Amino acid sequence: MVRGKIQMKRIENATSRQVTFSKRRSGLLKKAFELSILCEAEIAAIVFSQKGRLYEFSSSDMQKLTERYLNHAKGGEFNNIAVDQYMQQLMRESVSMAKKIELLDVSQRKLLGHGLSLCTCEELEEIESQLERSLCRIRERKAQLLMDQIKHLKEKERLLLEENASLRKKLPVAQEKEIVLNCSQSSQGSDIDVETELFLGLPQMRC
Amino acid sequence: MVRGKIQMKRIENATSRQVTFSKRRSGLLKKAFELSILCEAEIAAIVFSQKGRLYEFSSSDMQKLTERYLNHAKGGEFNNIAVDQYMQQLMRESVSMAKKIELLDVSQRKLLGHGLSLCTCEELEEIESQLERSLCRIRERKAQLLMDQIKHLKEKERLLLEENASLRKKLPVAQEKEIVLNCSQSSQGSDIDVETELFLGLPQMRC
DNA sequence: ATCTATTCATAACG
DNA sequence: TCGTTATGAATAGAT
Repeated sequence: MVRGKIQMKRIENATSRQVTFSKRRSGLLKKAFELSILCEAEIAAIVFSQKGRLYEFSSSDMQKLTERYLNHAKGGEFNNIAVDQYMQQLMRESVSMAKKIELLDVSQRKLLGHGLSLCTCEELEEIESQLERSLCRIRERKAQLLMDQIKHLKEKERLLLEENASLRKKLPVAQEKEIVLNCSQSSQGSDIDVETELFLGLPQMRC
Repeated sequence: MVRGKIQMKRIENATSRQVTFSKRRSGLLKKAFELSILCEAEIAAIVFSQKGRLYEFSSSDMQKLTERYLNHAKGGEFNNIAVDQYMQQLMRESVSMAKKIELLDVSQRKLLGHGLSLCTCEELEEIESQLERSLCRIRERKAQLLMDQIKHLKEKERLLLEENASLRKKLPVAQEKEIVLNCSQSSQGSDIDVETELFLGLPQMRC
């Protein structure tokens, strides 16, 4: 097959399919336009690309044309029905969401300890135990976070100590004594906080 | 103008307009068909002749296609502007309610102690103190309810005692002694539980 | 996007 | 409506 003729089946190559789509689409819409002019026909052409983009031509109002088509093809006015159904759907969803919000709001208020005046004693007990369970979870999680933090800090400490040790080894012997002294001084401010000072007075006053 | 090219305007000669309509119409529908096959596009073409006859092509269900078209084009033009605005209003409300539900859901989950893994330590503290406040309120309310119940029972008791007293007065003197005995026996099971028995052993074991 | 070689569509006519 | 044919239009493939 030389340049020109192609088989009438889906073009497999995505790029050439896209190119062909673009060319033939404009050709189609142009033909539709020409036909509507030359022969005074009413024409609608609707094209959705694979990706869902819309291209259209209509010789007059598209709505009117599709309505006319549907009237011609069937008995009734499908458009209005479709819009109506869509709207009713929206309204149903609206109502159900409003209900859901109401429920969530009430239960939220109860969990926050408001609006309890209508609760029975049993309900109160139920909420109480739920809150206790929640507190447990919260505290567990908090403890977990703190433990993680501690673990992280300890790891950091270990690394720093190792680094210090290796640095100290690399130093000339002459300076070693001085450095060791500095090191032990600086460690007083760190989280290895050992009591090393003498202090007179009440413990609270010390800081 | 030799054979071929024509001006792009209404063909005045009715016969040749009819001929051209017939030819070009089939050409248009064919092109629509080819485009739908080659590029997997969804295409609808509707042609009304001057005399009102309908010719059409659609790559799939025409109703679905026109519906899709109407949904797609809903950015602008519904016949009924009021309906359109109302629908848009509904949709806005829908979106905002959905957001509200989302927020409530998240906060609810946190209050129930779920989905905590994304909370910072500060957030956890915040929730914890909120839960503690809630528990306080719940317990206050529970205490209140219990107190009310107790008050109510005491009142009932008082009324019954009064009634008993007045009934006793109305009785003939002959039966009085017996009745008084019955009365004092039955009162042993009531909530005025006075120590009247001798008991040997540890207090806890008594019941 | 722009350029051709080809195929396709169709105007005019029978 | 159908067939034929000369011609212009559309477009596949390449750049």
